[in-house]
Amino acid sequence: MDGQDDGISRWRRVADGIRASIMEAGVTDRLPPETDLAADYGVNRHTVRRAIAALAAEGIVRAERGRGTFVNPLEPRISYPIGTRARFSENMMRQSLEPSGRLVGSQKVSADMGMARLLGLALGAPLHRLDHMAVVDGVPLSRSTSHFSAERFPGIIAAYAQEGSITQALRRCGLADYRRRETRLTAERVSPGDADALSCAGDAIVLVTNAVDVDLEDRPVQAIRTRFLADRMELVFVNPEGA
Amino acid sequence: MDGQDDGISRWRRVADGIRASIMEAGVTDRLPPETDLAADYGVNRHTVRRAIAALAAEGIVRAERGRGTFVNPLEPRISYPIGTRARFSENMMRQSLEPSGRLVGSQKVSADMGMARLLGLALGAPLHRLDHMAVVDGVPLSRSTSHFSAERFPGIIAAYAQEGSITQALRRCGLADYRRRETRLTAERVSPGDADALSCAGDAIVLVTNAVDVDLEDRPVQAIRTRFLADRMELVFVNPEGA
DNA sequence: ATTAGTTGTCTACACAAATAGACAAATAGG
DNA sequence: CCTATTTGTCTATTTGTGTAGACAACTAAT
Repeated sequence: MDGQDDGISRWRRVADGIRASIMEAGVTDRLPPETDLAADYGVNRHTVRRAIAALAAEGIVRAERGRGTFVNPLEPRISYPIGTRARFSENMMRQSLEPSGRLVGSQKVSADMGMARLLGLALGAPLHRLDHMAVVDGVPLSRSTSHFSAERFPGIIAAYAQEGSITQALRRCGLADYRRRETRLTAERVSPGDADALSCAGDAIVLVTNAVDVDLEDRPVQAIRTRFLADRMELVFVNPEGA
Repeated sequence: MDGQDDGISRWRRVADGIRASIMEAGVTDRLPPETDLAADYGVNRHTVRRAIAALAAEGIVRAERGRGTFVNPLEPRISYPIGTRARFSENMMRQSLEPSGRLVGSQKVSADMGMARLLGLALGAPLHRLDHMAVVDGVPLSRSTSHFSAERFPGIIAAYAQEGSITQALRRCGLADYRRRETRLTAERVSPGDADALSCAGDAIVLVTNAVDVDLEDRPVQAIRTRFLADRMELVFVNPEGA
């Protein structure tokens, strides 16, 4: 197709480029005319048109015949604080957003080496695997997979299904409070299954957090892997004032 | 091309899928035969072959005629702690890695609204913009763009060019110590310019951190936006034991 | 040596992507 | 009203992607 053949069509690259200039460089009101964009990106005008059509379908721009192509006012990313207290519901409500958790699936599994180490259990220990999903104001934000000791939290699945919140479900299982010990962060392309559940594009990007929550005696409670849609989220880590 | 037309070719999606099964599901030694993969992904064998060729070019797998296709031993992601002390060089050396910073470019600019707010300066205040790049053991890891007050740190560009470290450059400008106040995190596709500088694929994913460093009197020192290559990095946030 | 299973290479064809050019339709400014 | 600019639509052509089938080359086990 071009010099570099990375399997991404030209119009998609142009669309990504224009999107980037809108997001980063902050192109606010109007895009350059199609002929100019075509010259900039070194492609045919029709290719630019297709790119713009894709962006219009995303709701990012709007083309008006005879006038030009304009950038729609974009909604800011939702902020999600990571730190000691990682409580989805509370954090969302603080931003006057309506959170809701949804059970997607559950399974009884046994601990492999990684899980056993993370949760401080024996190899092969029985676990509850809980797949859930976070929706804010009707918009899917993230998919998570939690692992709990089945011996310590036998009723966790049912409790979550009713409460729609990990914090509340753990409280019903007798755990008053917990804190986050560690969060590891990276980013990937969304998996096909997650793309389906989150109703996003198949090539969307997710922020992946692998974390461990512990009780007040520092015993592991859950290992949780969450995939946040990067274009709808922003993770924030704030250091305390006088540290 | 397929049901959903997102401008990503089929072999690229298959390649991404196989890469994901290697990374996540942990397919260690051998891939299923091409005919099986073709059936799994619902594509022709030739399409799978092209996907495998791309993965082979990335160095992830290696095909051997008559035997099969095998997964190459993969190097683990480099861990980068985010927290109060965000010092690239020190953090890398703690993992016995050889860090080095490189000046990519610099510019005198004036503060727009966002920068003025972040740095606590007046609108239009003179700034030094410093574009740099972090390389560890010869592998490019990240690109950063820093903004400093030109009045407070007039010699920062030259100092960085010589030292190759922000911490050292600030010390030469009379700042003994600083800390990170806030880190905001998201993820995007790499920009064409960064892809070129980091010598990575054009469709790679970067972890983006927007952060503000402050001196010991909590006055802003630099606003820094860093793009980490997600497949070479992992950001880690650890909470202190007794918090 | 034979056989089954696997990757490598070739040809051919259908279809999508990208280019090229021309012109219509709407807008804005003099 | 006229003109320049800009988006929308049409046709045609070339190049790339994916599918299909066949066969060669190599490996490992029987």
